Amino acid sequence: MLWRVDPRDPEPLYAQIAGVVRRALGEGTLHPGDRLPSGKDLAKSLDVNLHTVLRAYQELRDEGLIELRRGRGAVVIASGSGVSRLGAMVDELISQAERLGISREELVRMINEEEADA
Amino acid sequence: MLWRVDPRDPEPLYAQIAGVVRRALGEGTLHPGDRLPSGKDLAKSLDVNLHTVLRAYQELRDEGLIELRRGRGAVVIASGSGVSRLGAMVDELISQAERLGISREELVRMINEEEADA
DNA sequence: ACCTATTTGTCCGTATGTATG
DNA sequence: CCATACATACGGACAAATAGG
Repeated sequence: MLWRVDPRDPEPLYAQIAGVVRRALGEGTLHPGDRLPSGKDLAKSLDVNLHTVLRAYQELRDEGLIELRRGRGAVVIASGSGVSRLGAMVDELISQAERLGISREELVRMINEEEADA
Repeated sequence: MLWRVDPRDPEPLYAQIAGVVRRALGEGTLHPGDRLPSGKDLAKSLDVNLHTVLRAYQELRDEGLIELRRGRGAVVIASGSGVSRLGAMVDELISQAERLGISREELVRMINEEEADA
């Protein structure tokens, strides 16, 4: 897997780990359906704690890049610029709007009123 | 503060904590500018670990409900900030969609077809 | 300018729970 | 039933930012 992280880098380790996975997705060395190493294995190979890896994985899951399930591991569900990521963003947007008491009609209006290059 | 969580509830403790804060915001017992108890204090009063409280706070921060800064604590964000954050999310979404060659009409359809609960 | 206390951020380790295969 | 793998929670340690004296 030859991934590396640097403990002296001011960027947090979990962010570095998420970064190398994102890069692998972008470069095409990871494809939809591929399984990422188990947290335990990757932690050992990077010489970091299991939690640090799992935190990185959860970040990637929140971004809609991987699916994370107990007993199964982490599976790539989209490329870095995929449509399912857009779906995740739509979900987040809707949740946020609901928290603010903003209806979908208003949300749609916001989108349509946004300038093309904005 | 009289907040309570239940360790036997299947809902994770950090989610319960985030929930009671959200409810306090919704009920108007917390207002923009108000400072939440420090993680240490709330952890003690709820009889949970400090990290559990901080995880709840970070979730609320990710939702745009509070601002979280070292040394200062957790402060309820002004409602206007929440809306402007929503605007930023809309911009991101539009950019991402354009990158994928997805039209705004299609974006709007995605939003309207999303399940109501999210 | 300095020092100290406070508070969140990260990381480690351990234990236990839960879903999957 | 058993092994694997993520999820949650606890605890401890140290770092970094902030606030106040």
